[in-house]
Amino acid sequence: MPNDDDTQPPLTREALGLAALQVLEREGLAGLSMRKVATEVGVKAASLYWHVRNKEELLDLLNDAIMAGAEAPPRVGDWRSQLREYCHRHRRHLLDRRDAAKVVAGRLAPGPNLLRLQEDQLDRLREAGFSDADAAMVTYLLGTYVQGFVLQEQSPLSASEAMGASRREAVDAAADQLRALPPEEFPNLTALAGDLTEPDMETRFAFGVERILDGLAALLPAEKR
Amino acid sequence: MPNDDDTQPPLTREALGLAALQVLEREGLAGLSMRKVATEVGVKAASLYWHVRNKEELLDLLNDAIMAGAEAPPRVGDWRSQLREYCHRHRRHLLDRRDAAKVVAGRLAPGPNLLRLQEDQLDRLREAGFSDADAAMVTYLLGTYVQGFVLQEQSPLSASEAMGASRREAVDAAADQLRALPPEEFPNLTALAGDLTEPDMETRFAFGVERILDGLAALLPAEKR
DNA sequence: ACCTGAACACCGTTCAAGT
DNA sequence: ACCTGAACACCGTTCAAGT
Repeated sequence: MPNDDDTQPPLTREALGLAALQVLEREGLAGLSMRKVATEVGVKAASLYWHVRNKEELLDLLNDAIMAGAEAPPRVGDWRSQLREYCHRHRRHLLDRRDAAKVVAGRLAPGPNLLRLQEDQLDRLREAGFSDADAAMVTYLLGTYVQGFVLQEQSPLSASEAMGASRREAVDAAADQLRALPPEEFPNLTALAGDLTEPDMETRFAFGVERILDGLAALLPAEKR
Repeated sequence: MPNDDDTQPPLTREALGLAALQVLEREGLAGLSMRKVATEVGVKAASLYWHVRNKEELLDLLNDAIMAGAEAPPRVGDWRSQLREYCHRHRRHLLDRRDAAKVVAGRLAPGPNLLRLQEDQLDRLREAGFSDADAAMVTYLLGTYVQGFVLQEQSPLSASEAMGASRREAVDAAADQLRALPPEEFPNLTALAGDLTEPDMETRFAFGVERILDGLAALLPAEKR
């Protein structure tokens, strides 16, 4: 569909990112082609190469478009609860956008929208008493964890889930597969099949966040924990 | 090159995974096509569909082939040092195989080679005193962290690094970009530009591992930490 | 049981040519 | 300054046909 307005807004790089985001939402990352993004902005594929060196660069624009609208949590409570909220919001934000983690996780270069958040997070970390060096490492650690986690979360659990099966069915199937392993060779996997498959993603995510926060607390002098 | 031996070994699914791994090593994930894997095993592309439903399923085989040869650390020292070694080895293993994290990180279904490692890790976690539920969550957390981290590590830091620039140059460029931000709007990013860009990946990885291990220790009764 | 040729509907990218 | 048509060298996948 050549974009349904009559007047074309000027074709900025930012508009390209937005168009890519719409195609992503509609077709997923596998369906995101230069040709489709071009059609989305009412232009032919070859024209995109005037604005962008190649598809990689378009994905950089998409990367930033994905992070648009991400909001930092309110500045209330101790550093621990603020950081916790940060992680949960970041997860939610990615989770709400189809294939977002697949796009974002392979891209170190942060766009303006992510920079805004990092600036704010660094500020809170320093205020909480983390050293400059630690604060820098912490933002990297949290970003890596959230992106890595959602990347898993947004991938189909298995081939069976990729084709219509519900998450519940896929999880049960996974548990059965573990229980079917030879118990002499895999005593722990068979015994813990339930523990390994039951917890939902929300619980798993929170578990990781709390462990990391506990670990971070140990970096602070006792009275600031 | 139709594989250079005269006698074709029978074309098992495992052989397919191995062939895919060789193509991956040579051409990277972007260059891994059904046609090339087919040639690698001395067959035409269409023939692969006899052994495999689609490319997705071939990537599952590749996923397992990548994890082949991964070794658990020796069973010496306390749980902390054993788990630390686990993480560092897992990172090394992925890092040594081109684009390995990109393949592995989107695939929850573990192949036999990963199952072997998880079985062993669960055993050590339970022995260390973690509850069954915690042990299960911990293997998931550590796996997610390592995969997420290496995924970043194996991606080019920026477009400039993708084209020939060395890591050192790319890092310096990133630092300069941060320092060039308006300091009123980004006081922390500009001030911490050095701290954010200087640490090498080894250091960053270890930082995360140590924080997580500290966090895990808090799950254990005091005398087992 | 396993492989092939040929075809289909796509890709990303380049480039001369248009306005 | 920006866009296009046409082409190139690829893709994944299907399917009738071969052995």
